[in-house]
Amino acid sequence: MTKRAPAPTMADVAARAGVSTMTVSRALKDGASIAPDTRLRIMKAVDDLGYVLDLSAGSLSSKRSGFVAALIPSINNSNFADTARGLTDALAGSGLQLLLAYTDYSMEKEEELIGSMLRRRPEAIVVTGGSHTARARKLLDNSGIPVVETWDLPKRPVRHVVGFSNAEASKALVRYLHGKGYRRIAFIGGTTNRDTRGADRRAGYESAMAELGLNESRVISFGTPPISMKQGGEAVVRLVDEWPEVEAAICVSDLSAFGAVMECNRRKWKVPQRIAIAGFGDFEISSCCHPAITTVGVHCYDIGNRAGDLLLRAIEGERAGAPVARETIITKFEVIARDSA
Amino acid sequence: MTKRAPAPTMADVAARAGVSTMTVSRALKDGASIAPDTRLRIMKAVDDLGYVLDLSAGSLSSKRSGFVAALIPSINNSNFADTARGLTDALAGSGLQLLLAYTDYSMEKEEELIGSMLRRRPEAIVVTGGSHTARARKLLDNSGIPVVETWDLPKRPVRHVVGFSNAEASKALVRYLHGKGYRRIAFIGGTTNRDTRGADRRAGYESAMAELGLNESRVISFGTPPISMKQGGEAVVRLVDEWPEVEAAICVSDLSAFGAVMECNRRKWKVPQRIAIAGFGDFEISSCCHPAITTVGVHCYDIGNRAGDLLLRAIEGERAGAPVARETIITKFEVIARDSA
DNA sequence: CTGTTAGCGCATTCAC
DNA sequence: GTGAATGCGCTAACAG
Repeated sequence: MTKRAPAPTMADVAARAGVSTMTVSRALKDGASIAPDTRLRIMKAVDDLGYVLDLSAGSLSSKRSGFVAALIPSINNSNFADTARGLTDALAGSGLQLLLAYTDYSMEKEEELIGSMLRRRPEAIVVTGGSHTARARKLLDNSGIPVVETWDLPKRPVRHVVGFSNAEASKALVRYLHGKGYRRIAFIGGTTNRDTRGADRRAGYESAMAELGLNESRVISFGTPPISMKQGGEAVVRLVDEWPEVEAAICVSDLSAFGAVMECNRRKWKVPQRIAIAGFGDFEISSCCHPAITTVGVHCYDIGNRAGDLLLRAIEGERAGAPVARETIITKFEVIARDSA
Repeated sequence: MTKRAPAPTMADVAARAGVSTMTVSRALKDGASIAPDTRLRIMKAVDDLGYVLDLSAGSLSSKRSGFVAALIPSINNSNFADTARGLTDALAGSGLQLLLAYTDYSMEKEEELIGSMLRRRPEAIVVTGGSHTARARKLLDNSGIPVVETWDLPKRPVRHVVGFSNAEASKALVRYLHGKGYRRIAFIGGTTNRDTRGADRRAGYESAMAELGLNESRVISFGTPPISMKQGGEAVVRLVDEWPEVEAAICVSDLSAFGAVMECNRRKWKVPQRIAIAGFGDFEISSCCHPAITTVGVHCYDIGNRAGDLLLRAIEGERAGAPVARETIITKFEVIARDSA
């Protein structure tokens, strides 16, 4: 079994091209001034040797890792996937790599991931939500890099924020349903507060109900968040079973709303006549579903994209010795009226 | 504006604990033998200083980056998200970080990403599919690290493979529909071969049709792959318009199948009576939808998970100087009979 | 169980 | 436009 030759280094390229490593280093980035023929010789050597630049060595020396860390609750949720896409797009061309991980909606896992991410010396970090363990919070506070919290409006932000109030968005939806004449409005969500944004939406529902004088709130808690399509379907059945008088249901997300609508279709419960259903998030599924689902549009891609822009500016600021001020970007949401309510 | 103090290094911790950096280094990994009280002193120093290990420096020295690179076509497709999840889970506990990026179904972008990933010196790389640009192929061949191609059965694999034949899976579906009595079967997919797995599925459809003596194949090409739910809906309308005699339609993915089913519902075309619809991928949406969608189940999570296991073994093998042999793991698929066909 | 020495592969900084 | 010296922060390999 032949031992593989060690990968060529910059020194190998330099030797082959008859220049110093410094010249190779310069030739390999864009802005440098190199004699055209020198560069050509170097590029040929690079090609001959199959040389690939080693960024980890470079970043040790330059003290710039070229990483941005991002934590999202789940990679399987298209809302967060959109945010990740927005972030990636914002970072494209900046030379920054996204280091993505998912917390599985667990604050403990988030803490652990923040720790392991920080060991890679990211130049900025994006987290979802404003709830963190004490240690996670401390890690973020002490990280010395720009921190952006997203998808929420934390009362006491770590630093920068790009998000919206989930409670307000939920309230807007209750008011919308109220305006359409619905009074006996229920809320379908998960059994725990693990999904803090889900919990906020529920809280928003309850406070809106109270404000409207609709005092008997009906909450079905079903399954560990995030609740699935299937669980949404099961929940709506339980809802109608428990409170047959119910007129409308707000689901914690479009996924569960979809499950609920489909289960109603299956049981020939007319939506919205028998029961109106609304979701949250404006997933593609909601516009495409029949009946199309009334929901709250939140600008997932924008959240990621604007977080990316903000963090680019922040990194730039740090580097220039002029840190940007604490910033909170509030993204819009809107009730999207469709057929299910 | 105060200049932030530079982050503490291992030397700072060592000084504070009255030991050498080597001892600190040992205390910070698990398997090392350290006097319990020394370790305690070190941990206290770490805590006092808020020290965070710098892995990039470590990996330069140890020549182990702790990265595994993975490229998927899209982060917004739950099939690939599942694969990424399977990979992450397989890697959990190994100390390896997933470096995830998406190619947007473009071979050019894949090439570019392979290049930039390789600069981070990953210890293995996972790509989706077996079609790569010549340069990408060369980069993979010369990378010197384990390569796993997934979601496909390349004719000439780079090295390891975890996947299945999309064409065969598609053929199985055609045969299933044929067995149910359908003869005028159409295929709905994207307009280009950008999505190579989609193209394979179409090819499988055509060859199965020919084998069954159903010579007039009906193919609706609609939209740039990956085609959306909405486009699936539009395509089915065009299909019925063009070939009113059509009895069944196979959609390139469950997403488009779902769109098609919903559009049929909207138009009161009974599924499967007026037209049967089948998808591909077994997304959650298909089981939950009404009518539930007949599809081909492919084991997305498993693909990622087994690719992860394989690559862990391969990395281990390389390290031990005993590279594992070229391996091809064929994952299962199965037609899942539901109501839409 | 702990310390010493010697780099890892590059980019910074200063020369010229 | 190019080169030499130096060190980033850590760990491998040895020694004790």
